[in-house]
Amino acid sequence: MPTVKVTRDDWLRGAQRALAESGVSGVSVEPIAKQLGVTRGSFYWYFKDREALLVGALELWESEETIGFIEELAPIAEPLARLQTLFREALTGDLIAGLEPAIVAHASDPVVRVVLERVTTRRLDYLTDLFAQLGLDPAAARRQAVATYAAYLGWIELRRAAPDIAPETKGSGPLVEPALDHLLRLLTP
Amino acid sequence: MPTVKVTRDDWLRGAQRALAESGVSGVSVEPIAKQLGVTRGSFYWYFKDREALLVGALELWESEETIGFIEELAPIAEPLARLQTLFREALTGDLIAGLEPAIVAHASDPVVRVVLERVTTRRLDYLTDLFAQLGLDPAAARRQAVATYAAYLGWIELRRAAPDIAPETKGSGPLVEPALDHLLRLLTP
DNA sequence: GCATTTCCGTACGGTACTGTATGGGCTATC
DNA sequence: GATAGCCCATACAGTACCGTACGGAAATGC
Repeated sequence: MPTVKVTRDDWLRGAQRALAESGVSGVSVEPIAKQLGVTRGSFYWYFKDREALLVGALELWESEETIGFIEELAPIAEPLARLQTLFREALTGDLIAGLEPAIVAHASDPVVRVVLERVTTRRLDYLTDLFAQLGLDPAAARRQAVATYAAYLGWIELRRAAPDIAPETKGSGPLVEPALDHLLRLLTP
Repeated sequence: MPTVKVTRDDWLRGAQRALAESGVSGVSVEPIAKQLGVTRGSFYWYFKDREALLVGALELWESEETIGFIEELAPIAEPLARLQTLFREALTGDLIAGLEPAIVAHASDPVVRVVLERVTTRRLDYLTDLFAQLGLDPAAARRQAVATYAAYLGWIELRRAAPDIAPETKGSGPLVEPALDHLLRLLTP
């Protein structure tokens, strides 16, 4: 029996799962330990306390989110194509189904707030810049970015909260393509 | 000292506040009792257990949401005007700042799910009907409704999660009017 | 003005989680 | 094959919440 070791990353992934399913207060050590098949002795070896786990999980999400978000699009030259693939990737990806809605919902938590504001700022700036490259003046580009980002947020919320009610948002269903086309036509100037 | 009594409705409002701030697991009896200035003895007079409080708070939200949502718009004859005032009301209203995002975020909770699916179904149906009245064929109306509702959801999420990052979503700020106009132009066919 | 209903305080046992202290098994290394 | 460092189990307070049982004050009906 190899008795595979539990790593620090395992704890962070477990915390993200718990965060996606049960929110901030669901990130508790004992249940995650049980799910990982160890006791809390392992946890307190890697982390100082429960808050350190939450911060680690959020910052892991932040880094992966921004790295996979922006750097993957760099090779695409055309701004319009960049916007379209950006949206397709963002709206059909897996994103640990529900992590982001859970984070947004707990914006009142001081730990969550600081990470979420960094991510939101970065994304809105990126979108604003993109729409400016498409010819919109700065104010219009900014408003377009806000509207577009709102549509993105709501889309993944809808997909998580009621996939059966709005099957158009399901990542793999047959309805998703025309619905995505429709949304993209609304959002591209 | 009149020592005002605590009503069942007070408990439901307190539960909604707690739900908006801390999610489902934040709806706990003892803290709400402290905030109301009574002990848990009052609670167990009105409610069977904690879950009954959660269900009551959700159903109160559902009824107020649908009543104030649809019936207020009935007197407006023009579909386009109905859509526009609907959106302005929904996006600038107070909505117990954050109740809805919190509910959406906890869609995995079985108690939340049933209420949320009812509300989502009703709203999407209403929007689909509205766009059909504006001349769109059934499939296009449905897609337009999904896109529009996603924009609504994301807008209020954004407004709650990062009002300082996206001041365009603040209900009273000077930036909200042009941003809303922009969004409405994108979403009206 | 008495009895009844309404509403709330108090006290109890139980559960689930937190953080700490401590010790011991495993693995690598030489 | 002894040693050092890594990883985890166990045991022990301490906290916060739940649900129940019971009792009493305060309003209300007649």
